[in-house]
Amino acid sequence: MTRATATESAGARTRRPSEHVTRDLLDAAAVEFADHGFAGASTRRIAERAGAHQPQINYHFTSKEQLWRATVDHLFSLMDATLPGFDGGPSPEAAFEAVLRSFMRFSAEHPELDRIINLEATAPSPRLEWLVATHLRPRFDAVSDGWTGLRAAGGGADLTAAEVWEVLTGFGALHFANAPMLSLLGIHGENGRSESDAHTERLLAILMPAAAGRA
Amino acid sequence: MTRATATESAGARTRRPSEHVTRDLLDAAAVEFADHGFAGASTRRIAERAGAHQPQINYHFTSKEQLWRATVDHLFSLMDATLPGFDGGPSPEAAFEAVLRSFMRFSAEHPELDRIINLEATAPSPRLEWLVATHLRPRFDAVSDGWTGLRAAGGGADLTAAEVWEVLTGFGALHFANAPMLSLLGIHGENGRSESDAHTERLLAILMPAAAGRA
DNA sequence: TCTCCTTGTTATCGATCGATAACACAGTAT
DNA sequence: ATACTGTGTTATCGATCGATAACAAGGAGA
Repeated sequence: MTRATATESAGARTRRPSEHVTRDLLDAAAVEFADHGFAGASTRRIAERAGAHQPQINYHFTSKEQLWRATVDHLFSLMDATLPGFDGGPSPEAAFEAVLRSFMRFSAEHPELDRIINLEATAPSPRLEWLVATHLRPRFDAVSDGWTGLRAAGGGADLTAAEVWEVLTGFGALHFANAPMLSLLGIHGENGRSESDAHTERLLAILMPAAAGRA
Repeated sequence: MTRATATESAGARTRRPSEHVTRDLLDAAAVEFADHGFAGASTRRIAERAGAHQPQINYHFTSKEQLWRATVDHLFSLMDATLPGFDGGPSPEAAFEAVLRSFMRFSAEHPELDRIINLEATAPSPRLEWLVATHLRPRFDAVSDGWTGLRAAGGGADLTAAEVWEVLTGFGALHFANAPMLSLLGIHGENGRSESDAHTERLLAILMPAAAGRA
């Protein structure tokens, strides 16, 4: 078999640390789950992409389902590492704006997370319940609190917190998650920083007209 | 096996017309493809839901792939049967507004179409290319023409046609497509007409502030 | 009634799936 | 050097997949 990074013909005398294997499997799983959904993704393809063998998935993650949850956990932890809180900054408006910009940057760099979420969002399932209860619910509540605080301070467009959430995910993040389709339509061009920033400005123009184009 | 509508214990002496079978298969396929995606959908479950046998799918549609395309064609034809054109009505603004309201009503009644589209949108595939070239491209062009005409007449929000498309699909239709997830978040309540109309008003408030709450 | 075409029904094929057993090997401690 | 533990590797299991062959049955026209 072909291992991703190990020395090829020499026979790979040394062994990768376990955490490297699990990390490579998580990265590979993110792409495969994002591309084909849970049912459509194949553990053999995931292992191949990670330069590992298929049974190693069960060894390190016990099951395909657990691998999926670990993948979602991993992607959310990556996001949390870059997202500021809603309570920082000189004003509630500046704090909310900072979160928005940071969220959009992450969504552009890691479209796999929003893809995985949207692929699960259309049908009830234990996975969807876990996803909402574990990750989406607390983040939705945080956005709601941040938005109501912002609105109380006189900032933000005339939208409810739920509508802000839907604009954020449906207009903001979906722009990157659905890039393959939007690209075929000629909407989404190259994946550079300018493309990402331009869409972020349009999102801000809808949610926070006063803040658009300020950064 | 259990047939959907035929008389049960009597043994179904009569045979369903062929077009009824294909129609039932299309309706069943729409739900299954929308719930599990192309790869995750099973022809056996589709047949069972339609009260038919699995080989009948290949008989009437030759392959799973052709069934998928026929399902998309069918859903789009249902939509076209209710959508007015962009050139009717007393003004370009009234025409665009009528299209928006009609589109939202269809998306609420047939969330399967937007679900199928979104499930294909995240990864390149021959199906996605066919979907864009056959159905999305002409509709996107029509929306673009309608919007630029509306903007030229001084109506509509300060958004490009591409952004209008993304708001329409990502904020408007996705509200119904992702209803299972939004319901778990407490955003999407019952599926009644009032829920649909309320969201339509919020969409109009974003795209056409002057027209919001007018109908 | 007999014929013929369409469609329903059953059985089954090869491929692929996730999971596990059995074994080989690497690395460390003794 | 030996033993032990953790991990890679191979082989394979039962289940399910889409597709097809073979046959039965319905239904219209003669």
